[in-house]
Amino acid sequence: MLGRVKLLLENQLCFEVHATARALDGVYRALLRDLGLTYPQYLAMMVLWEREPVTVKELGTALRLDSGTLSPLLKRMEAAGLVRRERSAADERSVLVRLTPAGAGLRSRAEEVPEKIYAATGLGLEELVALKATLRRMTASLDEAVLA
Amino acid sequence: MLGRVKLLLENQLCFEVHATARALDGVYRALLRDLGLTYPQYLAMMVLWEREPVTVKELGTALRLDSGTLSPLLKRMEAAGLVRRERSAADERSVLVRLTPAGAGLRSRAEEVPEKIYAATGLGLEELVALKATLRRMTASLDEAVLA
DNA sequence: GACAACTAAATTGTGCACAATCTAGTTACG
DNA sequence: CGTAACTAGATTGTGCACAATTTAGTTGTC
Repeated sequence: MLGRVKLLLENQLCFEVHATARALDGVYRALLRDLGLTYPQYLAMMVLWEREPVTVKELGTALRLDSGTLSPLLKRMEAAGLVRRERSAADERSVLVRLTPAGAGLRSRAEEVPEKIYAATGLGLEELVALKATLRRMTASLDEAVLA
Repeated sequence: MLGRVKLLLENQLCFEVHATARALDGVYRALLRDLGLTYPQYLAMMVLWEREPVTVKELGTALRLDSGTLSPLLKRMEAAGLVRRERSAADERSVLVRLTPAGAGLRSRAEEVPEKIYAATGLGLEELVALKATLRRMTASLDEAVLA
């Protein structure tokens, strides 16, 4: 029956999403090793290379991560000399994250990463656009479902 | 230029894949709480409900996880009374994982999960099929890339 | 039969990810 | 004002995920 077909497909999809996420992680891991960055750290750096300073809250919104993940992550990045953190003078609850010169300098070395990732996916531009759109729609739907 | 367009799209895709994976995780987390299972544990149970016993190695192949992840995961599941583990008599290097009656009994309660997930994705059947195919192709390409 | 090469799990150490809780600072309302 | 409600981060505890190493068992070759 149709029901059973649906369920099998759903299961395979979920395996597939996780397999893809881990495969992507593996490629990033290999590419970022030389830079001394993990994939989540690289994502954080991409936000910082774009605009700076950002609060932990803003970073969390951009990356969909909470302080329980970001606090230790940023501490490791601070220990590595990539960023520094300071309380906002305007609102002492907030912590502003800034790049150090070393962190800013890493940008040029990281510039080749996206193209390599793009090549590794083996997808064409239109496929990438379509995939992104589908995932975005699905994510929005999943977010809605988890609230209800 | 085209190059820059590619890079932006690649970046957005990577954020998107991670956002999707976490959103999916969130829905599973909510659905599986009553069953006392995490999402990875649920995936392991799905394999076991299908065929049993399986070795840790076979489970790792099916789930794309290594013993460093599976050993503690299976210990927690054993502590929860869902599975038991025993050395294979035929090959003493292997550990066979079997369901306990409690673990087997959980299946009926878990049967409604896939349909709820399917509904939560908000995707139609054809979309799901297409998405799965794209992800599978991309994952294979990524796996290939990480070796080179 | 002995020894090298291989395989399966487990272990150790590092780094996410999130729930729950805590502290400190801010805002709103009476 | 002054206190209640809210917000930002940090902390604690649990559970993946993987690299690297270790231990135990198996297989292949001479």
